[in-house]
Amino acid sequence: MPKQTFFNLPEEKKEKLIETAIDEFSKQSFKNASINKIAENAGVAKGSLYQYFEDKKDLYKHIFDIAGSKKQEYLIGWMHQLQHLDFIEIIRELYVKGIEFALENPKLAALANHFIKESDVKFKEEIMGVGIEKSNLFFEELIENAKKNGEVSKEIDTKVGAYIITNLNTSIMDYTLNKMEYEDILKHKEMLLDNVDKMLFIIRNGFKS
Amino acid sequence: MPKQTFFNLPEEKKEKLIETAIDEFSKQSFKNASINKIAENAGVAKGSLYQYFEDKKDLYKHIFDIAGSKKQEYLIGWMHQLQHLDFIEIIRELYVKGIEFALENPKLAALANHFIKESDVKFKEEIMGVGIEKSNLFFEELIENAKKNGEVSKEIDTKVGAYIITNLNTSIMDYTLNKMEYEDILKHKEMLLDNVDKMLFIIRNGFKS
Amino acid sequence: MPKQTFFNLPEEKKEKLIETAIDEFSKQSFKNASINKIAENAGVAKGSLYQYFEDKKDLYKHIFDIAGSKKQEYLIGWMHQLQHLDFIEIIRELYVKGIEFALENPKLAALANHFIKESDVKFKEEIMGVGIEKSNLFFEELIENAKKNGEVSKEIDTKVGAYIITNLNTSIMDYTLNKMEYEDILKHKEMLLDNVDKMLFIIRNGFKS
Amino acid sequence: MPKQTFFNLPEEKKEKLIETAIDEFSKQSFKNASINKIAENAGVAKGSLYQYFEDKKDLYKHIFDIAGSKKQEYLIGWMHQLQHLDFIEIIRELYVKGIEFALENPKLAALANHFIKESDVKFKEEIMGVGIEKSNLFFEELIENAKKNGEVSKEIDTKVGAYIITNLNTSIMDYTLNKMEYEDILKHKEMLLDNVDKMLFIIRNGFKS
DNA sequence: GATGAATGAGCCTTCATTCAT
DNA sequence: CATGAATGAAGGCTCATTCAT
Repeated sequence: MPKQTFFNLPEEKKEKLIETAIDEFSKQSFKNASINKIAENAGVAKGSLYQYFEDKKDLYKHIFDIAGSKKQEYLIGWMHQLQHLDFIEIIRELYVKGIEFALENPKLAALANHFIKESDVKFKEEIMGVGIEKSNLFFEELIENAKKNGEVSKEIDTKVGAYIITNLNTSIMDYTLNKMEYEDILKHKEMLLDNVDKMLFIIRNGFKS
Repeated sequence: MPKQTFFNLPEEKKEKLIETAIDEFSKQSFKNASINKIAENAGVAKGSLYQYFEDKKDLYKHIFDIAGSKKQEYLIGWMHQLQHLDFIEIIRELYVKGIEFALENPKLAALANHFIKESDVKFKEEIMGVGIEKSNLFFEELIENAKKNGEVSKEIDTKVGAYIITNLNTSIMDYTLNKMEYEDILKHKEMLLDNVDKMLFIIRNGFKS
Repeated sequence: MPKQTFFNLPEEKKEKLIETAIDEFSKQSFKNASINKIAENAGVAKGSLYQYFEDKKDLYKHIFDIAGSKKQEYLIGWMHQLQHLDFIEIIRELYVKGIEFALENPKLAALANHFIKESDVKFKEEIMGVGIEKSNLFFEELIENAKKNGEVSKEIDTKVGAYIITNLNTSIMDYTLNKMEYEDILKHKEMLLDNVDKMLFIIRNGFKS
Repeated sequence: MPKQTFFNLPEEKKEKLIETAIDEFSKQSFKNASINKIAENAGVAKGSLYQYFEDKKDLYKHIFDIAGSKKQEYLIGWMHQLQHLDFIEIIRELYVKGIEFALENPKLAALANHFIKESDVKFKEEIMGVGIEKSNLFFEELIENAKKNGEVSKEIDTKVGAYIITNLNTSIMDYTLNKMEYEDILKHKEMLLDNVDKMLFIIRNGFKS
C-alpha cells in the first residue's frame, strides 16, 4: 500500500507517476522493470519514489490494483445483465469484454498478462491477495448453475471445465496483445471476435449435455 | 549457432557446459539467467564462453534446440503408431507424453515453459526459427484428417481448433511443473492423467461431429 | 542543545520523541542510526525534527544527556552513604549499581555502550563536553582518599588505578548487555554479581597496601 | 576467502588493493567502510573487486586475516622465550609487544580495534572463526600454570582473571591508538611503557598469592 | 510552528561483454 | 585456443537535510 505521502501528491503528479509506472510494468516483467527508469521518465527523484512507496513491490502492487479496478469498473455495468444470458453467452461476453478492454487499455492488459506469466507463485499470491482463485470460482459456479439448468452436461468435471475456460481466456488476451501492433484496430477486432465465436462453437459442444 | 570451436570441445566438457546452461535457463527467464553463473558452475572461463558462442542469445538458442531435440527423440519412437489411433487418442497420447517428458526431464520442461512465457515476440521468433508454427501445423493437419474421417465436425474452424489444443497443452505443462515439488510423483502423475481425461472428455465433445 | 521550540512541545510529544530516539540510538551507532526512522516511529514530521534540533548530532547529544541524567538520578540517593563504605565497597556498589541500572534500563545502557565504542575522539568530546574526565576524576579522588586511609598502597599510581577501575567498569557493562538476551534475568544477575566479587577480590589485592 | 582471481593478480596490484582496504577499514567500522571508496582509491573498477572477493565481508575477512598474521608474525619470534619468564613478565611482554606493534602498524591495530568494538556477535564469530576464544584461553592457561608455580593465588578465579587481563590489554590498545597523533612517538612510547608498568604493579599484587 | 515533499549522493552488488596475454 | 582481468552501467534502496507552504 502506498504511503500517505503518495496520496497527498497533486493529482497531476500522481497520474504522471502512475502512467509511467504502468508503462514500465507493461513492457517488462516485475523483476526486469526498473525503478530507476520509472523515476527518470516520471521526472521524479529516485529517492522520492521511496517516499511514496515502501519498495518496488509496493509500487507494483498499487499499479496492479489500479489495473484490476479499471477492469472491474469496465465490467461492472454489465454484470447485472448476466441473469438474462445463458452459459455460453456469458462466457462470450466475458471474452469479448476482455478483448475490448485490452484494445482500449493495451498497457493495463499487457501488465496483467505479464503478471499471469510470473512463475514465482508466492509472489503472485502476495500481489493478488486472496483473490487469486476468484476467477476460477466464478467459472465453477457458472458451470454448476449451467449443470442444474441442463445447459451443461453433468458428466463434465467442474474444476477442469473452469480451468479450460480460464486458460482459453488468457490465451485470447495473449493473442490479442501480440497482434496489437496492427493499426487497423477495427478490422483486427472483427477478426478477434470472429475467432472467439469459432472457439465458443467448440466450447459449447464440449460442455453441452 | 555455436562456433566451430565449441564442437571441437571434448565431449565431456561440452556436456558439462550444456548441463549447466540447462540448469540456469530452467530456473530463470532468458534475461535473468546469468552467463557469469553458467561459466562459473561449468568451470569454464568466462571468455571461453564467448569463443564457443556469439553471445548469450546464441548459447540460449543452442540449449533450446537441444531441448527440442530431446523432446522429439522422446516422441519419435511413438510417432509411427499414430495411424492406429483416432483423433482424441492421438491428442491424449500427446498430452500424456508431454507430462511424462516433463516428469522425467523437469529442467528441459521448465526451460521450455520459460520460453513460452517470454513476451518479446521478435526474440521468440529469432530463437525458434521457422518451427514456431510447426506445432500448430501438426494439429491443423490432425484436425483436417479427422474431419475427413468424420471424427471431427466440419463446422469446426481448423486453425482455432488447433489453437485450443495447443494452448491447453501448454496449460497442462504449466500446471504439471508448478505441482512438481510434490515428492509423491506417482500419485501426482495419476492425478494429472485423471485431469487430462476429464479435459479430453470435453474436447472430444467439442470437436465431434 | 535543542532549540526552544522543542521545549515548548507538549510533554507527551516530547517524551514520545525521546523514547523513540533512545530506542534507535540504543540499537545503532551514531552514524548508522536513522533520523528518518526516528521521525517515522515517533510520528513526527521529518522537518519538525529539524525545528527542534539543529541536526542529528544535536538530537543525539540531548538523548545522551538524558541518559546521563537518568543514571545520575539513579545513583544520587545512594551517593550520600559513601562515607560509611570503604574503598572496595564503594567500587563494588558502583559496579553493582551499574549492572542493576543496565538491567532496569537496558536501552539507556546500550546507548551508553555504543557511545563508548565510538572511535571518533572529537565526536566524543563534542558530545560529552567537559564531563569526559569526570568519571576518572571521581575514581582518582577515591583512590587518593583511600591512600590517606591506608586502604590503598601509596605505591599505586592514582591515574592508572582510576583508569583500570573505569575500564573494568565498562567491560562489565559490555558483558552484561551481551548476555542480556537471557530471559532468566534473576539467575543472570546472580552470576554477574558473582563475577563482580571475583573481580573485586583481585582488585582489592591489587590496590591494598 | 578471496577468489583465485585475486591471488593471480600482479603482486603490486594486490598490495595496492590491500593497503587501500586496510586504510579504509582502519578508519571505519565494517558497516561504514565503503567498497566504493576502496575501489576508487585503489584505482580499480568497482566491478573488479567482486571478481576478487565474494563480497564486502569476504574482503574484510581477508584483510582481517592479514592483520592477524602480521601480528602473529610479530609475536612468533618471541613466543619461545616465554618459558624463561614469570607470570607478570609474560603479560608485560604481551602488552609491550602489543604497543610496539600498534606503533609500527597503526592501521592494522586500528582495524583490530574497530573489530573488537563491533557489537554484532554473529558477525564477529563469522570473521574470527573458532579463534574467538583463543586469546582468553591463552590467559587462562597462563593463570593456571602460575597458580601451580605459586606465582598466583589459588583463590583467584581463573576465568575472571583472564577476562581482566584481556580487557586491560584492549584498553591499552585503545589508549595507544587515540594518542597516536602525537608525533613525538619516542617520548610517547616511553610514557605508554611507564603506564604499563604502573598497571602491572597493580596486577601483580592483585594476583599474587 | 508544523509539515512532508524533494533531493542526489551514496550504499553493495550483478551484469554481459571485451581483449591482452 | 583458453584464459580471466577489466569494465562501467545498471540494479534497488537509504540517507540527512532543506525549504516552500
